[in-house]
Amino acid sequence: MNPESSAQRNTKQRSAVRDVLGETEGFHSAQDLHAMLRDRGERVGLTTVYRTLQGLADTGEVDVMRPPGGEHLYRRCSQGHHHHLVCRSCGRTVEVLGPAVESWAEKMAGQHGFVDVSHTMEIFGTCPECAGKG
Amino acid sequence: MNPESSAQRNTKQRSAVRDVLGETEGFHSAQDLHAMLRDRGERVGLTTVYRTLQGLADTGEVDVMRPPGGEHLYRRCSQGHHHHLVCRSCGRTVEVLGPAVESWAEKMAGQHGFVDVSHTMEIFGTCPECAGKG
DNA sequence: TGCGCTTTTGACAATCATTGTCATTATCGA
DNA sequence: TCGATAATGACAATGATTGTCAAAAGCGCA
Repeated sequence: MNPESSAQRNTKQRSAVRDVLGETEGFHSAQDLHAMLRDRGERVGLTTVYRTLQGLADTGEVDVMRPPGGEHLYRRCSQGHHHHLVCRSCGRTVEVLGPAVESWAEKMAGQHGFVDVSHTMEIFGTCPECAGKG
Repeated sequence: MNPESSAQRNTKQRSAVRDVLGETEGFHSAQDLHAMLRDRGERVGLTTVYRTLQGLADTGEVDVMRPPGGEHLYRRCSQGHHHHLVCRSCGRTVEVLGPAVESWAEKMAGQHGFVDVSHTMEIFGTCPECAGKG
């Protein structure tokens, strides 16, 4: 009932999830992370992993990407708003900033009277490595 | 085996799906479209609707959007590349062109040596109507 | 126009990520 | 330390999408 309290408790499971995210590169699915945790000997339920990730996504601590493939992918990213350039072959990811895009989106929305604006954007391509091997 | 032949046959089911898409506004899920078709008296299987939509999406005849909600949404749009400004309350959609965004995405990808680049972008907000009612 | 090869269809089952449930457990403030 | 309450986790449920495969069209060709 008290929307301000947001009584987030510090549990070892939550820390565990945060840790794995901090120590891995690139995007991983919830199921991936769950497997990694089990490999580490951490005993965390899959349901908890999902909920923890949702929570972290809500607070902006992790980024979520929903690629055409299907599963949601999570990654610990720099805090500010940014976008991702993803290699569709090897999955390598580069964070890119696009102030121009941000303001463009805002302007477009504004022109049509839309408020409370957010946007999503992903760029897909083939990275130099993979293109070379191709 | 022959990638050029693309022997697309003209079936009444395919036309039916195309027709509904042509006569409705906004985005609709595959299940929506399936229901509409049944209401019209067209007898089209759900599986077929899915496959037809995929085909149309491949040829660029329809646009696909994958909102956080879950279902894929399909819409008959103008042919060229464009993006969507979607009201998250009523679903109203505005097509927006963003040459700046296109070139920005290309440039970013180029800077990192990525090739064969594509991107996705959606803008979400609350439209004037819904904001007024709020 | 009729024939046959091939694609397409469609009912149904299967898949699979994600969410709901709820009794048990752990956390945090007093 | 204690008690209220949020968090956990095993499991079931959900629900969209995809796979399957026999039956039914389309299309090219004679």
